[in-house]
Amino acid sequence: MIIICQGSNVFLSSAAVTDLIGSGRTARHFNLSFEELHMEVMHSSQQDMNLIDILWKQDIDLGARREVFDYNHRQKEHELQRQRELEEEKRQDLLREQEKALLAQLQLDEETGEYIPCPPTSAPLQTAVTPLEVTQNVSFTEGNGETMSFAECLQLLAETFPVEEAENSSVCLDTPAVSAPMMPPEQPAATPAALSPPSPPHQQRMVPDLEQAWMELLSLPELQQCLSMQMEDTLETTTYPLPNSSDIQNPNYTFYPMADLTEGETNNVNVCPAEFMNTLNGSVTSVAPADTISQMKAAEDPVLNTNFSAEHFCDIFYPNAIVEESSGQHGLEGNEMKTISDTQNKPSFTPLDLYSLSPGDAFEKGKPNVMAELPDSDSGISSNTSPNSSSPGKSVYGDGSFIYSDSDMEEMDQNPGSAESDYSEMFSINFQPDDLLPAFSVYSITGQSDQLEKKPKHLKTDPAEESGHNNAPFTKDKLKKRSDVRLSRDEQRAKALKIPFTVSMIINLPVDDFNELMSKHQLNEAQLALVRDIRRRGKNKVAAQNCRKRKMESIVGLESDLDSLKEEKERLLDEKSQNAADLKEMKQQLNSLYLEVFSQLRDEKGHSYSPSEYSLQQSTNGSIFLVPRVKKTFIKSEDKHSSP
DNA sequence: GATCTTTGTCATGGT
DNA sequence: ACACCATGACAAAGA
Repeated sequence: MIIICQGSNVFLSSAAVTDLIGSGRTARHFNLSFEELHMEVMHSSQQDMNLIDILWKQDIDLGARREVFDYNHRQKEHELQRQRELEEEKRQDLLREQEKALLAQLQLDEETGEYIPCPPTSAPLQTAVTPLEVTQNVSFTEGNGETMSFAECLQLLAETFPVEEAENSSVCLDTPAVSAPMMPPEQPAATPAALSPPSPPHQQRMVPDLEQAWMELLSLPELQQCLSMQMEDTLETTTYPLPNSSDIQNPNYTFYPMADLTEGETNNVNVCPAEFMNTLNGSVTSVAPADTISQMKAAEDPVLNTNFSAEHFCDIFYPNAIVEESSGQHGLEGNEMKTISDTQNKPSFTPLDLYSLSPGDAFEKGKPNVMAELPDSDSGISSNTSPNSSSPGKSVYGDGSFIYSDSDMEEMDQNPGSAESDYSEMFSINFQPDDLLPAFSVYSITGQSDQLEKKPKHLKTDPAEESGHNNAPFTKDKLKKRSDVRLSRDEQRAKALKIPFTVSMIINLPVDDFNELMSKHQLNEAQLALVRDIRRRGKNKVAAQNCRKRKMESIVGLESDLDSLKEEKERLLDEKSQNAADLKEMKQQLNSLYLEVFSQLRDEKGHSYSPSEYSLQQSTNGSIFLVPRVKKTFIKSEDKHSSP
């Protein structure tokens, strides 16, 4: 109930009236005439309107769009959304039909219960497709006909393959030459699955087959090439090409494994296979026994050192899976977090490895030494010297020995021809700051789930986009440009001061982990100040976004309240007019009844009483008296004269 | 060029 | 005391 007090006046708001009505009482119970009630309702509505209008204006000042409050606008949006849902449904129906068609080409193996290809499978194209179809024999029959997410398919693949392998199913990928090199890098050199008892057998059998099926599934030439190269690597060295200690100690060595991704397909070789393997491991992990996982972690398997990147890679190809896992594996997150922080100080995983996940580093492979000091030089379009690197004034940022003030950055920002614009554009295309988060999401973070869920949609980078020549996607990202610029500023600052963590980490790590991270690295004053600034800004940015969101929701809520109040008012007005009509009718009936009673009254002589001279009055005990009107008016007039 | 919108940031107060 | 959050106010950039 809302009661608005103004001076000595007390107004019941419409809601208050609603409460009164809702409680079964009417205005008559409160000695309120309808007119009075109406006036108050009108008045209070006006009050509400004024208040809401003030709020409205405030929020319009703050950027709230008027159409947000427009009911018609929202209705249109709702219809659009429904249309989209219909389209999605149609699409899924189509997919289901395709699945049925696929199944029709398969034959049910009565022994294994698996679907195997029909006998005439001579066409090479068919054989290439067969493993995929076979591996999905379960997944296509499950899920109630719903199309399954890629992560679910993978999980089913993982669950399906060990059985097939154990039974020597004819449909399994019968390429030992493939299986051996496909072994995860953490396994002993060239150890066939049957010869490596210490490793989890589940994983050993599954991964190679999964991998190939996955390769078929994706049919990505890059991935295939990537895999084949890894096979060669593994056959030759039988070790995963992790950076060795000499590489790390080499100042020219770049700790940016992902950097190769942007430099052409062939460069994927250095990174893709291992992470691909880990990607598969990641999917296996989701179905592997928990103790297996813990054993893997406890053994400090080399793969742990690459899990970080691997998950990132996994995230690229399994955005949904990561989202699901991130929501469903909180128990693991803590372990991961500790694992990461533990591994940070290990020789094979220097702090710079973490930093390597920062977007700018993807372009720094060519000049690893210089880049850390030239935050703007990674254009992503050309490998030539960046505009910034040609600017002597900018190179001083790499000093790392002075305080990097905001004004410095503003100076940089205000130079339209400077590298900042290139930098921001580059970020729009390749350096989505959100791209950092998937990698980060592996070992964090609670409380930022909404942010994390938004990430995967930015992960699919068009090859044309990556080339930096496509303008269309860039225009799509224009809205994000500013945030990119801002993040890139922080990235630049962090880079300039050689801060060994990503901005995402700085912002999103829980305070304990953040402090632990800080304590593990010897940061100077400037670095500490910058890190805390970045964290404060990042958190405040999110807070501001939440605040605005809440404000909008509150405005929308108030608007709906207003709508319902208006409806209530309409209803009350209708009820009021109805009651007035009823009252009028009752009065007429009462009058006619009164006259009828009067007409039947007779005095001692049998004469009727005149209604103008007499009236009927009821006493408190229920008896009725016939009172002469003259006397009554006389008394009343006497009262009137005496009362003042 | 004026105006509006969006977004990031700072200051401040509350928890 | 400190970290975090919420929010008003302001500024910058884009539409």
